Amino acid sequence: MAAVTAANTANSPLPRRIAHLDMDAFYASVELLRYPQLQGLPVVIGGGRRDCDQRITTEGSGLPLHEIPLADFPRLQDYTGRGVITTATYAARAFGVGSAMGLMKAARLCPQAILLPVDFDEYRRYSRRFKQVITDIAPVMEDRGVDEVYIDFTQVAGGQREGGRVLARLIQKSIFDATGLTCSIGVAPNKLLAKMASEFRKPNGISIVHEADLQPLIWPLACRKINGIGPKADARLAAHGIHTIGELAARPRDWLVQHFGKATGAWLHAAAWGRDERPVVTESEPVSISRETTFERDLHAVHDRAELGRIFTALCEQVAQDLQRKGYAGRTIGIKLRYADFRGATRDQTIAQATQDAAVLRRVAGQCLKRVPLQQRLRLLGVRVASLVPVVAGAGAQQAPACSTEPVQGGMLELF
DNA sequence: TCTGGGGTCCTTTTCCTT
DNA sequence: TCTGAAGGAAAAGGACCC
Repeated sequence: MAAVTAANTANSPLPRRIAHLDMDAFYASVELLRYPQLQGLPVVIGGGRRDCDQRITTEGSGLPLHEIPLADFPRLQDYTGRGVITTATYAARAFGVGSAMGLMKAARLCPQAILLPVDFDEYRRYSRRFKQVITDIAPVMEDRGVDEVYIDFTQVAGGQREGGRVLARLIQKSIFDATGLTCSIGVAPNKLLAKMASEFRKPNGISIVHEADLQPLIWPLACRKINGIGPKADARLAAHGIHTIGELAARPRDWLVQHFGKATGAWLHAAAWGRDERPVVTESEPVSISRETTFERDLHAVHDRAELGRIFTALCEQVAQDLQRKGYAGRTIGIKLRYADFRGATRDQTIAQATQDAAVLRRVAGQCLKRVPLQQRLRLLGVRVASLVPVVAGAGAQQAPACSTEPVQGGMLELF
């Protein structure tokens, strides 16, 4: 998201106190509120496709959700098809089942686990509720996804008391009273340290970090704990014998720049020394809007042309609807695909006038598709629109005139 | 029987213009 | 007219995050 406004407290006479709040096992906790009878049982949430798309329903039985008998819940062992686990309860994790694991593998490890479909609408409802609670207390809040936020405590009444602990406690209690959900909060001089601090005590914990805590609390941690260092960067650092943040801090800035590039090297050095001036950004505009789907089985551009065409058209229509609903049009239209062997490719093309029209997206995305090798079977196809501009409601998006008469359906044959 | 979907941001490459 | 350098925009890929 591109920042449009920022609450900058750099010139404040008060010391900066930034909180990072992370909801505890968010999806699983929301599901357990709905189905308290699953408390303590191995439950995985995931799939999101076909077999497990059917939400447990009370239709027919007339029972309230919390009285649905355990025998009526689908089990992992009954699942067939593709999909991964989005999250798992602690009881399920005890079997070695975890996020991002394939459902088939998970079924072998814990066949009796209950499988629930992902219900993003419900999680978003809870997300709005807990964020409303926060902004009622501390208005400078940055949205970092469905279950995470940064909050600038600096100017909030009580935000400086006990380094932020008093306000953190108030927010934690208010969220629990309003939603029944717990969260963990870290408060520190900046976002980088606050994010790490929120991991210290989970679940339902509060951690306060000051600048003086850098050496004893932060430096012993693995580099991977820095938000932005993933598996690749971690491996590169390890190759140089750098495993902890302290070891990273010990390397001269110039050495890091020399080995990791100007921007990354400087950032690594600053991060290791706990320096981060990024403001808490309260509003932002999307950079891109996309839709993608993994097929039930791998599809071939020639043999499965009709099916692929239907999916492709549907993706363009979904993106167009998303654009219209959110009030954006875009100039850069692209496709993404993943081959059966999991290699990927992207192509995009920028057009003269921003559009939110499905037929235009379909035509330009189709041209992108022509530029990519299609001998191998595909497992995923996606459509993306970037270079977004806001569209005033009612004004209508600018559309390429040449395409407005082109039917959305039926153009597939020429694509392959 | 591995490996989702929706994003952001950064780096490198390529292409076009001056 | 040709060539090369420089710079910017677009394209492609990849890392990372939730």
